[in-house]
Amino acid sequence: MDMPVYTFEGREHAQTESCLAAKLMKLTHLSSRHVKLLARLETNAVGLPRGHVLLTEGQPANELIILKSGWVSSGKLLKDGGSSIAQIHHPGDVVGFENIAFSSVKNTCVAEADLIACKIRTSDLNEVFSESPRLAALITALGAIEHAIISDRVMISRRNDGEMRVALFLLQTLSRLRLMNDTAQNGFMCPLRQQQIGDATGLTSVHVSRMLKRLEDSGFIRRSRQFIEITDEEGLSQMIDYVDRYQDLNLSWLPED
Amino acid sequence: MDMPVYTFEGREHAQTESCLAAKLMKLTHLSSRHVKLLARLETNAVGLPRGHVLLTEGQPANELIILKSGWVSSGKLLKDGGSSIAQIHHPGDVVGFENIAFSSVKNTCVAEADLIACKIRTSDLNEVFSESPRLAALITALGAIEHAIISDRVMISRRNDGEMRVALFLLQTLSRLRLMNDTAQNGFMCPLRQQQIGDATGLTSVHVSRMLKRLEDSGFIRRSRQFIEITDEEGLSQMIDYVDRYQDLNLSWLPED
DNA sequence: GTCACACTTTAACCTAGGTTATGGCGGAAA
DNA sequence: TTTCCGCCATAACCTAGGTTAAAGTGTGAC
Repeated sequence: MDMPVYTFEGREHAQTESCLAAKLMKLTHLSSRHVKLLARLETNAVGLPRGHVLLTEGQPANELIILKSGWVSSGKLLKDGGSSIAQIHHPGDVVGFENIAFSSVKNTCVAEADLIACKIRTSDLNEVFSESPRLAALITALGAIEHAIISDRVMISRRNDGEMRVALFLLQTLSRLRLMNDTAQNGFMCPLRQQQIGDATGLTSVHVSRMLKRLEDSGFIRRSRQFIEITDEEGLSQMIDYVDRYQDLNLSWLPED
Repeated sequence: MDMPVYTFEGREHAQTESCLAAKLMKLTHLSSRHVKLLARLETNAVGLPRGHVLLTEGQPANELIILKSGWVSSGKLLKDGGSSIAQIHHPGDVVGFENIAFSSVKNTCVAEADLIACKIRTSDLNEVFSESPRLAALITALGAIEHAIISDRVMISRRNDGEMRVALFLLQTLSRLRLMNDTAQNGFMCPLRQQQIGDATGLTSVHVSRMLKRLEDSGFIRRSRQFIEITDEEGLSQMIDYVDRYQDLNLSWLPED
């Protein structure tokens, strides 16, 4: 509420007309008409500081947010004071997309790092759906990918196994960041505190600390400051039977238009 | 593989031209043209016995299944012999929908009760998307609802509290079944064994037994044979802050066509 | 009817992870 | 430079839930 909201005026992002289009183009071919349709959604980018609440559970759901840079958590504030994170959003994601079906916001979304984002009205999606079956189908497919990712999370949380949960968190994060960031990186700056990683994995911050140490001691990862490097991605993936959902896609069935 | 597959010839379901249409019409208005479009998907209904594997993880993903009656689990067989269930499907659901984005099947889907279902090709969805923006948007919205439901599950699995997990399982199941079954029922026949409920909640069958007993002793539920009656839905909902995601929908933004 | 089998309940025991607390470290502000 | 404060690490202890096993209970086949 009292958080400073400063209008974005950075120059370096100006040429990236649409971050969403950029992401979708990683998945399939889009015509310039498609890109224009999407670009219309992303005007009025604003910068917001870490801690800013973008969407509050229960509020009327009339806007979505396209994230251009930074990380956003989507989850719930619990009555015991803690919180629980359903999902972390990265650049190119449509934050609050699940709300399109609802009249009120389902998850509170918080900036976990300084970020740049565009608010759009839910109704703006209308145009996209009406004017392009291909984009409509593609957005649906994107939802399916998200579904697969979150269901992997559900299944790994089966038994109490913190090491696996943290490992999955790291690998999923790496996969998502790689999608938009071609540089074959094997690590990332993680703006999340261990408390947040805990909220996202269903563990306490204390146990996250234990598990990260264990993963480091086993040679799977290395840490320095906020940077987490996955040094044995192969081994880590094997440990939890991880599959990168952004591989193995098949979008050939998308209608043309 | 060697499971008997008998062609469906029941008469009582014949008039229900499309189970998916029936479900979607619970959510919003559809024209007869829409219904016809959807009905085309549901020909060749077959009956399948409990235990039948409808989709196997890793297989080429070229078909979806519209469930007309019965329950289907969607999950993984783990190498330790156990299994983990991401989601349970009920009549009207599109089983394997998440696969539309992928070239291979992501979750193994198993009949948890004798059922009636229609297999359709992924490519058949093409037509629907191309011919009706409204249906395209509606199907996307349905995906969003599923997303909200599964993310509730993720968040409740946060800390170790089996009672809440089982409570959520029961309430979510009730909500879903109610959608298609107007009779304001407060219970359901549950074809799942406690083992499966455990696979779906991340608990052992032993602990599911303990939790069900605890819920019964507390007066929240009553059980007889396979029937589970929720006797204090209000109280149970309050305990876990449950919100029925099928309420509070807003689909007014859907494009007409 | 009774046998077999598959599921549930219960109990005893053990371990992963939660809880609480304390100390260390590093960056931002003065 | 020093102080403060938020974050991380570590340890001691405790509880929820896993494990194993054995004893009910119901159901379907013969």
